Amino acid sequence: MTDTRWLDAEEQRAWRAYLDATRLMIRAFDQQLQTDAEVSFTDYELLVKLSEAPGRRLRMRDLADATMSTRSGVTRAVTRLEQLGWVRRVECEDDRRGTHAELTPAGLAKLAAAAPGHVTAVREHLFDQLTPAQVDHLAEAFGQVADALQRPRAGGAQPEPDSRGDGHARRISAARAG
Amino acid sequence: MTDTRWLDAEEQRAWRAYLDATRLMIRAFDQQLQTDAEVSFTDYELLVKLSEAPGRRLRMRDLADATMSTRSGVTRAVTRLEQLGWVRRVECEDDRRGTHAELTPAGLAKLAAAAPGHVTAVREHLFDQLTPAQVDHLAEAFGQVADALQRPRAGGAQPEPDSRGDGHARRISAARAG
DNA sequence: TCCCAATATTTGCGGCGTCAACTAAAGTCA
DNA sequence: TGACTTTAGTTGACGCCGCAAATATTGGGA
Repeated sequence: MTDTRWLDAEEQRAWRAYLDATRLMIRAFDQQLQTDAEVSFTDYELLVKLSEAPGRRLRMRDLADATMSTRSGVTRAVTRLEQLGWVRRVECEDDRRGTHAELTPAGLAKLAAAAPGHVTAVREHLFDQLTPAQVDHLAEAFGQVADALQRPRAGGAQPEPDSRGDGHARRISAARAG
Repeated sequence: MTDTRWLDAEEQRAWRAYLDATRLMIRAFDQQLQTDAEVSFTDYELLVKLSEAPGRRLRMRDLADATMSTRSGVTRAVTRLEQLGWVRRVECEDDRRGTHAELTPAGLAKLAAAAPGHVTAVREHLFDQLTPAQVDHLAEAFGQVADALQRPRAGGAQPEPDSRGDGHARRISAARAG
């Protein structure tokens, strides 16, 4: 183990600004959605992902990948949303282990009702503060960061033997493009 | 209410990349700290803020402001850390309502032990993915976003009369500079 | 000094998230 | 086909968080 490379002044500044802004934004969006539409930010995003999927349905695992969440997190979220009538579970035809989460008409209506206020808040707190060039920079930078985190790290520490070979990364990329 | 200004393609790209990267990073940092040092990310940051404060102590409210958290959140966090022996509560001399949270030597030691691994992870997942120019852009952009969120919005909706006049904004700025 | 609005902190309640363990169903291979 | 591994989804235990209400002080007039 070599000596730690500490953050320099500019990195510190970036890191703290990022963390501060993120906490403030997430809380602001959560509150806005909660008070104006009675949905949590997490649930809202889950509804968005379903609304964009073909047939407005997604397998639980794909929903987890699409929302950058965990399987258990999605299980609980879908249970919540199912009880609210905004999502329903549909068994897989070809794989008896699988379950689809499908957006109901009520769920779509809820999403349509919540979207304008949410987008307005995102614009107000984030995009109205940035120039178009800054938006480009942001997309580029975080695209790189997200990709690196989804890819089994190259010269990394000491994880499994090597690659995983299955369709995991491919599935995630497909979801992120959607 | 005017029509909603939806996000254009580039804004969508930026927004999703940001959210995805953020979720993945936060989870990665939480796991790293938890497994390597048995501290949560939140608690780690709280310890950092205390370590940087004069006398290694901060009033609860200032700790809340510094961590972009809520008062109740800080109360619970400090209770946790107090039980672990890393922080202790000290009553205010001049204001009997007030309580200081003070980092103990054990807390400082824990922080020193956890820091290298954490900084290494932050570097790996974030800064190693970015050019110095991107780091500058990021600091600038999120600095603007965080400032806007901390400032009572100018032409905003219908909040309190106008300014608040007290030392709130000043206190936050001081903390963010530290 | 007495009354009342503001501030500091805590706590009851409930939402939401993760990990690890568990069940069920595929897939693999001899 | 039978044994073993992998994958999908769920759940139990537990931790963290925030709001709103409660408690204790403070500060500012009347």
